[in-house]
Amino acid sequence: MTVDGEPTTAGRRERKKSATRAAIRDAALRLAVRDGVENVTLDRIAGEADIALRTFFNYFSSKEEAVVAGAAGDFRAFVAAFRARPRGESVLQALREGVLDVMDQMVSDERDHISALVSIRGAPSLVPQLLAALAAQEDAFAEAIAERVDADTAGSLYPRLCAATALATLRITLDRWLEESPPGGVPSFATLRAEIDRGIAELAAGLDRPGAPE
Amino acid sequence: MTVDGEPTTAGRRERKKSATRAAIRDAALRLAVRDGVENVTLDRIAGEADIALRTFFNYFSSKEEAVVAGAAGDFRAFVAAFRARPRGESVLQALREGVLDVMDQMVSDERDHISALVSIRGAPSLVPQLLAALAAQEDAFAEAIAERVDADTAGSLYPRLCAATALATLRITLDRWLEESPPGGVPSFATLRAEIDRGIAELAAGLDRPGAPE
DNA sequence: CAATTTCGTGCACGTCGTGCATCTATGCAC
DNA sequence: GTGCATAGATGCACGACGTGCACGAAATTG
Repeated sequence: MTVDGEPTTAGRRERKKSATRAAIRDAALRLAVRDGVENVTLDRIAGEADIALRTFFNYFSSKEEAVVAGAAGDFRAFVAAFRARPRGESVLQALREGVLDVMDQMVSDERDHISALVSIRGAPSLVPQLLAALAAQEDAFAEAIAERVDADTAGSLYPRLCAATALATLRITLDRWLEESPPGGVPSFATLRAEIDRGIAELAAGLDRPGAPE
Repeated sequence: MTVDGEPTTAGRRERKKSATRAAIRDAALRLAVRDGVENVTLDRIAGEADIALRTFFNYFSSKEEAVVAGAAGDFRAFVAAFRARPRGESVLQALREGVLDVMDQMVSDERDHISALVSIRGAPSLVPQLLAALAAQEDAFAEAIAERVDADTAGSLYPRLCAATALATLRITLDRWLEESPPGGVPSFATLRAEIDRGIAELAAGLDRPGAPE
């Protein structure tokens, strides 16, 4: 399976659909990076992807959804990677290793939509869509967590709570890393891994802290 | 201060603005509950609030933002309540008590926008806006957390991580509670408090769990 | 009361998003 | 290969959305 978690083999019809979807997604992201999300019209995206404007809505329901589609695929890929980890690993171990697996997939991927997203993250109209894309994976992630723990825990608050907090942790960690990235090339993935390890360690150790003495 | 965290005294101009904003917010929520978010036009909201359509955009930039404004105010109120807790309380203690404080404010508030939100939460166009409204408070919350812990911790990943995970926990807990609420009246707040306590306890104890043995 | 600022409003314009009808390419059965 | 059934692509029309601009009314200031 690809980094997007989508199968590559299928009938001609399915392959054409995938190609069209990818063309739209890439065109939207490219134009958004070049001109700013707010300054891109669906007309131009459709032109760039060589489809009719009307056809755009057969694939995405808004400009923002198309721009963010790449990241949404990464989120799905992460859940798949988590699922693929050995059953013996603890939840946070599998989380850590799953993230690293996806990162490895991405660095070996020619198409670099991460550095593209860097330059437009924080655009007001994208923030809600990115958050929604992340939240859309919470249920699937929670189910994957439930499969990994014992029956009692699986039925409790824990799976959803852990899914939500883990995704929030990844979001915060990524955000900090991107913030501290100089505008030039993306800095070392090593620092990102270190940050993720720290975040996960905090989750594992518990999040309470004493108040100030005075 | 009110539950929205806004001052009540000011010049006539400010008071009129607040009143208009509240009128729009309430009209939007009322119509959204009655007819469904997707079936309400800005025209009708403006009519219900007795303002010109053009004026709507002086206060909100979209229908969804207006509908969600009440909840966004609650989020702000929570951060304020957290800040107001005694400095000696630990982070998660203050979190717990702050939430309860806000709940107390809300039950003593005549205007019940919680049960209104119950009936329209999950509307596809609202989800991103609700998440964004919550995320918008993360920075303020993180700063409040940083003020409560020692200097070393304040400068670390911890404040933002804790803010994000705590808000995610509240979101999940509220969501579960609303899901299990029968369509009739909102069920006891006691069960909500218990759920919140459980969620916070998990955060405090650490979120790792062993994998399945086989 | 006069000057100034802020806010409400109408108008025009471009963009967004959808329902509907039609046309074309694909897949399938034979 | 031929013809049929279906899914996808496209054009069209329409209503809703969101913003810039200019003007007038109300509030504030002094």
